[in-house]
Amino acid sequence: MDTPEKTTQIATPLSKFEDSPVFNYINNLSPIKPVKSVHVAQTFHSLSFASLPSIFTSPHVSSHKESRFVIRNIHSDPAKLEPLSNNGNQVTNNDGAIVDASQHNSNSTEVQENFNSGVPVGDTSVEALDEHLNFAIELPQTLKYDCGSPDGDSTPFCGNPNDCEVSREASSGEEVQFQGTCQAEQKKDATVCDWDNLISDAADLLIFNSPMDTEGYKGLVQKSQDQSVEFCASHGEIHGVRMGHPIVSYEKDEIEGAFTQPGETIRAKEINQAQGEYPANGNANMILPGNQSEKMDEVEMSFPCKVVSNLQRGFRRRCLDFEMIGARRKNLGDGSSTMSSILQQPDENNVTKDKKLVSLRLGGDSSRHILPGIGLHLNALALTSKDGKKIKHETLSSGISLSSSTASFQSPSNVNEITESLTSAAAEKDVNPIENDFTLAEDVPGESAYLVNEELVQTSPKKKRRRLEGEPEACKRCNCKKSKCLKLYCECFAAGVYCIEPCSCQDCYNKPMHEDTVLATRKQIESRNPLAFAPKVIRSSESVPEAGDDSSKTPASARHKRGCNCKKSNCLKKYCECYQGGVGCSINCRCEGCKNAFGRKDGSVLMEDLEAEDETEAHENGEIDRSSQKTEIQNKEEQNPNSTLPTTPLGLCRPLVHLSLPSHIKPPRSLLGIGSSSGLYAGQKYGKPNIFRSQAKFDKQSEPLADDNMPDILLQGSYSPSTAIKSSSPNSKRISPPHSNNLLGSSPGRRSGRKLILQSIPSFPSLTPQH
DNA sequence: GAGTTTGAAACT
DNA sequence: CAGTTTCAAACTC
Repeated sequence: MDTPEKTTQIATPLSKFEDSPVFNYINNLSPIKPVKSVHVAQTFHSLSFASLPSIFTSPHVSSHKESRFVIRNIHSDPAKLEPLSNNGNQVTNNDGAIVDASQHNSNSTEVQENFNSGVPVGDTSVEALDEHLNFAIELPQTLKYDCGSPDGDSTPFCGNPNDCEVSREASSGEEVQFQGTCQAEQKKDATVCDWDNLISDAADLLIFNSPMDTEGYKGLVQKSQDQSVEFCASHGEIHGVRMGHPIVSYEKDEIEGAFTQPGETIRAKEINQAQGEYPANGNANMILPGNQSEKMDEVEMSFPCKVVSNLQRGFRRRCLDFEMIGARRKNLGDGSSTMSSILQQPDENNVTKDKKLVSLRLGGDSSRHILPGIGLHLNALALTSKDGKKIKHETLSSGISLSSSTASFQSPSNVNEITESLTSAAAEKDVNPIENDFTLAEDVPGESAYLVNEELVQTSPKKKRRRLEGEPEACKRCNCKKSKCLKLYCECFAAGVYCIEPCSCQDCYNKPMHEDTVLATRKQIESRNPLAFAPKVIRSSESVPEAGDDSSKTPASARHKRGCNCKKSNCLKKYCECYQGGVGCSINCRCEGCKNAFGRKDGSVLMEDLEAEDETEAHENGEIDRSSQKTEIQNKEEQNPNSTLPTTPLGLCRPLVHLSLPSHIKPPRSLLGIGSSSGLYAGQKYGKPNIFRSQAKFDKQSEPLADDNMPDILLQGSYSPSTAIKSSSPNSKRISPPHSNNLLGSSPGRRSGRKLILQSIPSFPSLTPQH
């Protein structure tokens, strides 16, 4: 139902990307074609809590960074490929890589290889059933993703011994990546890494819901989403898979080339074989050309699905279908997803499917329903939280709750471990909106995952808003009284999710019961504004450039879609959508007296307190002292001991939000966990990437801005896409806005900003090949 | 919890 | 497209 809308929404963003050379490049690379896109889409939705908005925007996400994802997708594709295989030639045409995978195992598409590379060779995966193989593959990737500390054991994730092995190996692979040496063989290390990875992954998941994320940090996000989906499909087994997804995506993003090693190729082949075995999946193959990342997810998902019973498959497909629809549409239009395709109205069939999906899902939970399109995530999450395990099975299709789902599937012990790992990861990494969730999980070790989700969902009305602030969007609850929750005033509706019990809305029509009405209303709104349901905060192409660097991080440029129009809040309160989204104001903003801590309209970032005061004056006078803004931020950051990342609000890194935001100022929802805004995610995303990648890589242009602490953050921010964006870092603003020039002149950041943009695009393509 | 403020969304 | 109204979140008390 919604899916069509999503597609449209997504499409628009995608179109941009599509136009970009990078996008084209990715498309070419990815074997996955739009065919299965649906599955993927769902996964994304389900996974991303915050992402909901992102979901809408997802198209953006997919855009650049997708290349890596694409790889993954390829990887996954094989599993799903059946359909692809069927399509065979067509696929190849669109995506050479994919085709290879499906048709030519030996060839094991290049892309796939890349995916697999991360994994220590299909070792375990190969041994395992084809399905297992698929999972194994994914797992390794996931592990790779976060090379972080190997605290956790991969085992918990693994539903099957085989999987566990795989995950371990995969973890090793991750370590390798981080270390720079690809020694997949180190299983022990891998285990450690696995935990870290898991954690990171979890964090990522939490953080990145939006498709957008997938690109940059997308990997993370996608992983999360994918994971959720996977879990839904398969229970215990899936765990490993999920983790794998995130990792995989990560690898793609950051490591991409690194892992493409012989082993990888093998896996790809294996995968292909497996696919052949599981032709039933066929449908799963849907991969949106536009969203390669999604494709990746789908593919991965498909694997689990295969493993799972046919019924499960059905669920997955349904889930996927939502997004898939968009993909299909894209496919229909062209092999490549284009705006037009997205914009195209959803096929009735698709729509019906979506509806069906919804209804099915709903059957599981009466309370929450996910709108077909965008909002699936939230609802799904909610469902999972409440119903807990039950929901999982039923809602699995939705793939909603990441943690929860995982927990349910996994053994209790595993769950705890996972949750812990996640939490730890979140803490370490920066924080994503998700962190909150993780923390909750920590509180309840046993059922952490469920609890976490539940908490988010179930919070009392009072908590609602607070949660919203700190919590992921999934927690959203509206309080509409006159809009019937059928207007964008309604956060739930705007997020593409049905209202749920916690909502205090009156005369609410945003419920499954009124699905038709909801859909019709959405269409109307979209007709007026195709991007109405798109994420308000979108990553700019800027992130792309970074991708070239290979750091997933890049980000940078998250911006509010339309910009704010603040008059009195100085963009320092949540009234400001930019601030709420954790992104700096941009040229598009028409705000007055902008003091957005994440980045002023002028482009100035926080310089320093000293200047800030003066700036405030100056700002009032002239409006802008970029430096002054920066100073504010910095001050805040400084205040936070933790704030290693003082600068960026988004927090590039962990401390992100909190740190970035002034003590007195609460971090915007998005920052906290909402992932809805892509920007936030980006920031979070970056966080990991940042960590991984040496900030130093990039020029320290930003340094001047940062003080002692700031420099790090700034550096990260400037370098990392996310940071750059949120963090007021000069770079981000500089880049995007024309004002940047001034800034540039003043601060070193400008280079980074511009470079990022320019580099990103070109680099992107290069990256895949390079690694 | 009630009331106010704010700015986006919707309307004209 | 601009101005106004409506709306609900964010905020304050």
